[in-house]
Amino acid sequence: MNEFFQLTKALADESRVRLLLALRGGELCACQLTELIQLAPSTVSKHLFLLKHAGLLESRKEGRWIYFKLVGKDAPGVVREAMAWVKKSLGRSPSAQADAKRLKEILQKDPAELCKRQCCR
Amino acid sequence: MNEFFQLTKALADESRVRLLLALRGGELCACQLTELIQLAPSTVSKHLFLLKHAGLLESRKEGRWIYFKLVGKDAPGVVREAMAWVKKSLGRSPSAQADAKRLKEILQKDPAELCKRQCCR
DNA sequence: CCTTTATTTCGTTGTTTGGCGAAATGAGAA
DNA sequence: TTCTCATTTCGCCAAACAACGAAATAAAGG
Repeated sequence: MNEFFQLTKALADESRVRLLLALRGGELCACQLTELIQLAPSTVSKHLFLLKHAGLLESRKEGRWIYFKLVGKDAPGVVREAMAWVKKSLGRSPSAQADAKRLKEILQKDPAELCKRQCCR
Repeated sequence: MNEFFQLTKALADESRVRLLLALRGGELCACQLTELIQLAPSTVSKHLFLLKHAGLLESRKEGRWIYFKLVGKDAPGVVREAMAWVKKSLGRSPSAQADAKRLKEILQKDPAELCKRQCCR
């Protein structure tokens, strides 16, 4: 399937767009994103996979954690425009603001503690 | 569901994006669009309904025909930006060019003849 | 009125997708 | 090495969706 439709399909799910918007402030590890989205780790992993294969995210491994971030200025135009559209349309939505607030709280917690709680949910 | 996700879902299907791009040149009636897309009239009708309710299309009735067109400059920003993104990303794709060529042929036919053929497919 | 016909609505079917939990993976830590 | 644990992969289920054909709708023509 075409690059464009990987993008539109990736953007056609609320959880995935929440993940994108959460990463506006910089990279986050999978467990932080899972804590934010409040879905099973395997589900969040799948969402991140789809976003990555749509060209919207990159990931990097550091120790036991995997960090995700939005792709940079070197990304194809179609991707950057998609991201700009998302940010402009939903960046200040109530949902995005609530997530931003919640994310602040998450970032103050010890990441190790955060991830430990997830495996026993 | 949110206005934004009605848009992304509407754009997440190839047939619907083909319909959008076909309407760049101006309004077309449902049977012309059906002839272009080569799907059952009921299927095309549903696609047009979804595009309309996403805010991307308007329709107008004239006699027995219903004409569809892209919404104008008075449309919300989120819609106009979506449309601009689609046009820029796919407007010159091979698929869009093939459809444009085919559309030219369709426009040369008598619309009444065109529609008659569809009911007996 | 009755017929024709362009379009929509409805019900069904097969496919895709989002969600989960369990098992696999793989990289530190012990 | 073995253990721990963050993440992914796999298999499953339920909901959503794209497609169709048949029936309903609505407007024009006879």
